[in-house]
Amino acid sequence: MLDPKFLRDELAQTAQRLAARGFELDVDKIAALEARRKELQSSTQELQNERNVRSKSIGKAKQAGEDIGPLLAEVGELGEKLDAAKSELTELLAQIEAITAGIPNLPDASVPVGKDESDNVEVSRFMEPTVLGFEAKDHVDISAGLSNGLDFETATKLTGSRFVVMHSQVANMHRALAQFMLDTHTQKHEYAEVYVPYLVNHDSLFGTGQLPKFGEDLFHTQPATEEGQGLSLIPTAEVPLTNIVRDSIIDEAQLPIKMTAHTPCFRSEAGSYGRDTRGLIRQHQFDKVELVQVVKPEDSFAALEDLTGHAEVILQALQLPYRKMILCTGDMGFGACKTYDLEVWLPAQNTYREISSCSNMLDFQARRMQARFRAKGAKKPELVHTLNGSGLAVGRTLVAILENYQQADGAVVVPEVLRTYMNGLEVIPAK
RNA sequence: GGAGAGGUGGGUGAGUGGCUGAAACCAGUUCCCUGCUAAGGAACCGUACGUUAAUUCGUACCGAGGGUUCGAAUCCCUCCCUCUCCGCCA
Repeated sequence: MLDPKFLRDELAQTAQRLAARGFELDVDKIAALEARRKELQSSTQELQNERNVRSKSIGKAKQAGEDIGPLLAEVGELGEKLDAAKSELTELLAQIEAITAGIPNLPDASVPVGKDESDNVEVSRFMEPTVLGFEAKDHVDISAGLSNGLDFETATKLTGSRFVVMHSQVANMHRALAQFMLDTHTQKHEYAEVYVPYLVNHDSLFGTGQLPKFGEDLFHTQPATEEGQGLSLIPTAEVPLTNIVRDSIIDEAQLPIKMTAHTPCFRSEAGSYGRDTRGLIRQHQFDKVELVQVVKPEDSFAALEDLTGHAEVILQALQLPYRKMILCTGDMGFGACKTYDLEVWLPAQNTYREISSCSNMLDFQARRMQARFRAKGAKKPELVHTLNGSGLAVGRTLVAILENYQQADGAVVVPEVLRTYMNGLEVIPAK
């Protein structure tokens, strides 16, 4: 959520900056609603003031033993007027809220202006694309050449499309990856390991920005109704991790808070029919190790560089070629003001694919969550800044290893850093 | 799932219809005193919105949402959550 004051005072400027990311702000409507709100709010408050004053005088008169009959008559119609004003105001506020809750974050000035993916700008590269010396197979075919591995058929029987069952050494490697990532972040990058619920309530989803606009992308345990809202499966650990600080005032000394968690993520992938239908790239359920930082406002841009670097360390340790992209205004997520994507090289696709996305949300989520801190000596609590990034998507990392470490004979070499997590295994042999 | 108790400001915790935006204590801030690794005293000390020259004034908020009333933290209803005991269970 944007700062309502800023939105009001700098409406035109806000609209202009939002236009850069392809969001059209209805300036006239907002201005009109705001004007009416202001009017109604002050008139409602006046009415309430009047009621309070009179009610008080009734109390005093009663205590003094005076006749309160005339006073009561005077106050009579006040209630009706007040009720009318109140209900109109409530409705108006709901309208304004509905609009502001759907406005994305403002892009940072350093973000390149662009329309979509194709306008993202490469920042740096690690290693050259893998040269295999033979025709690259994709991870599905590689797995098929192992004695046991990815099993999409069984998953389809159990659940449906876009799910997977993994067997033996491939399942082991998948687990090893998550372990390795967590260990690296906790031991080398000073993140605290956290275990979180995989089902969250709507307040949490609103806090990080998935709701109200992107409910379609989630799996819900029950549809939301007027009176009750069911729980939803997390689309990323960003949701539970970031919401840990929701509705709280943090001691300045506790910042920055750095947390990491390994969770499954569930996405309905609505609107992506036909894309990446083969293999592990786009699943309804996938594992991810998430990094979240809660920092002081002045630290957030440095923290973004930091956090992105932490994700890069994993790719570097696994010796996987990748490039770092800065997303253009049109390709950024709803709550982000600046985002780096890390894209890993996939030989079979002969291209780079996203494996991590690291964003500075500024105070956008913090405002929705009312996550604040009190600076030493400061009177008012101040909104924190939140950041998150994948460190990394485990399934896609598995894909990258299978494809980049494949051998001519169909075997797959185990990256060195994973071997201690796999009982010393050096190669997954072909069948 | 059953029975009971409860949800109040950063924390603990008073408060059963008007004088309570809320006692007291702790934490915090500022000042005073004191020369020693400490103690004592005083004042201030919730959030949001609007308003103002102003920390001025107004309004709202005591889990959430409704209701009763001239007036609700306080009474009633619904929901959520926490605790204790019982049941069930990985």
